[in-house]
Amino acid sequence: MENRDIARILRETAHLLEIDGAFLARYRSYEKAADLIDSLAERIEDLASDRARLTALPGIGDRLAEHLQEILTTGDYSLRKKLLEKFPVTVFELLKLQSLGPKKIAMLWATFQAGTVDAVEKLARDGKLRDLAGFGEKSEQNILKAVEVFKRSSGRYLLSTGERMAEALVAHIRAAGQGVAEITPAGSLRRGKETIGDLDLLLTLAEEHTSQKDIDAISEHILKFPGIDQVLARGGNKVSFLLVSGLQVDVRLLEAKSFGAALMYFTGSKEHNVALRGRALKMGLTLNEYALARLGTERRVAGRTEEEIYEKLGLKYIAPELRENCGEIEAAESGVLPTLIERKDIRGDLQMHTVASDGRNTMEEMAEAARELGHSYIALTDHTKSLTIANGLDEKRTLQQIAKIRAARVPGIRLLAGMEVDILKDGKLDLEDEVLAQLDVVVCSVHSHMNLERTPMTERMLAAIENPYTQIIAHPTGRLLLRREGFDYDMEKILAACKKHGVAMECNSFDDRLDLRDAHLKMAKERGVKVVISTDAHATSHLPLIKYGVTMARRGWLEKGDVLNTLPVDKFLAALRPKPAAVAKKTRPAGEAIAAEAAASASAPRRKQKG
DNA sequence: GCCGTTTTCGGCCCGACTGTTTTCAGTCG
Repeated sequence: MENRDIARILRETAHLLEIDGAFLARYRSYEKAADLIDSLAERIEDLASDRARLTALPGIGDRLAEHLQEILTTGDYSLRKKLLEKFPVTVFELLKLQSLGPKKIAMLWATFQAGTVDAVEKLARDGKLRDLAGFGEKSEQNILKAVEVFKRSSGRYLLSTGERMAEALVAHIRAAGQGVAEITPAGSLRRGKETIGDLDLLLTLAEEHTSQKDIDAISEHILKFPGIDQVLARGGNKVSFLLVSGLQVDVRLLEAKSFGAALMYFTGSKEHNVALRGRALKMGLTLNEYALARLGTERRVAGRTEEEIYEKLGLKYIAPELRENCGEIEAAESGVLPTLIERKDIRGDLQMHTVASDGRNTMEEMAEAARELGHSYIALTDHTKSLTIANGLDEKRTLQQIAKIRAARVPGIRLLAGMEVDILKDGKLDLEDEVLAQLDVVVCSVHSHMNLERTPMTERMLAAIENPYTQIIAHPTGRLLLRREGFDYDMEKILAACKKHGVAMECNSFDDRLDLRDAHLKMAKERGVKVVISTDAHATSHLPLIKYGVTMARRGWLEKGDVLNTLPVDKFLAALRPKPAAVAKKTRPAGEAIAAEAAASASAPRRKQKG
């Protein structure tokens, strides 16, 4: 059992307890345990036999250790089961509705036995909710709006969810033995789309293992995958099933000679395929999931690999991330496809949090983990004071943090002093200029007043970009995938301002943000705005998420040269927007002592660092 | 439910906004 599965069970318990009216601290302890387990590098399953090691974890006491051991042996545990006798599992869906929280959900259940989105929607439509204490006509309208958002986004899954599931399935199918020749995910997962609707896996059998008996055996093996909820189809070409999560999986059995054609067909996009088939027809060819062939004679021209099909169509190979029929075929024809950025091009990570604000690890732990990933520099960017919930830093603490970063010594990696500075409602930044001037990297982002109208939101962002200290705008649209739309503002104006002032846009790699999105990244590139790919990690275990940022950047047609953190650290710092020198020299009277201390630490002898 | 003491129990990241009330509960981040 994986940590995230355990975390999910604990988080669900916390929700149920909350709905059940448990006091805050009790359900918070389950949430905290879930957060901890989610961010843990080591597997709970490996610790479980040792009770002392479990209870040594912060936030895990005797009771939770007991729960964990029960979960690991039975897959569930009594507390959650008991709560699920009181409430239907569907209440978790209701929690996803904006404006509905545990208290109101409890009331809906107690009053109407309404525990599903559909039931609540009907009550709102019929005007039955307005008479409940704490509800009114406006609440009904808000609920209906939330239901609409919910229905639009349900049935889709984060790219990371799809990838994890695909990896598990591939490993399971490979374990079937030597009969399996190739097994590859296709579909929107292979194209790196931010969310996926279902999972397509393509499978070929080794030549000596293609009898009906072999096919039956592999199908049987596939259906032993744990977590299958319902088998939808099982034939000679395809095995389809639903996972417990609701995700549909199609495994397609193919002949090796058709693997390339099928991979292309099932990778899509549909629009890309349609355009390719049209192109084939004009060349006297026909393209389907089995082969590229001569029109009429059906003589095969290509099919074993994607590369040979593109070649026979007179095209350079098109990376899956670009296959959206958004100009990639024309570019492949004229040989001007971008050389897409790759994970190995990334040399640093420019947004992460530490225990100073709401991160779970120290700066040294983050640095060591980043170095293990191959980074040669990182910026430590904790939150600023207006984000009180995250224990944001004020000017004084920021100066102390800068001094601490400059004094830190982690061999093989350079630590840059940064902050994720809040952009306030009026576009002002959440730290004094004198303090901003001392940072190596000023990352700015919005965490409040997210529902401003388009005009004031645009003005706010423009004000932030015009601030001479702003260097990077982080998670620029604030969207949360499957949960919250991005801010409403004029992206054209914002990008124009970024270009004018030399401000870089972040491509946030966190799997439920992926912000900027692919289309906006392409816009940024076309307008000459530089991009920084960062994780926004709140724990060392989040640092590998950088790969999703790279995937998004590839979907945005970005090349190495478009992304600042592909540069070595000195060139990276030189490429950032220069901060005003005049103010940087000033010392703020109030913070003088600390500033002096910070300066002293900065000039102290340091171990030679790679960079 | 966990933690750290005050070693037997009290405190637990908290402020803003919304829609409901007419002073506040619930939701959100």
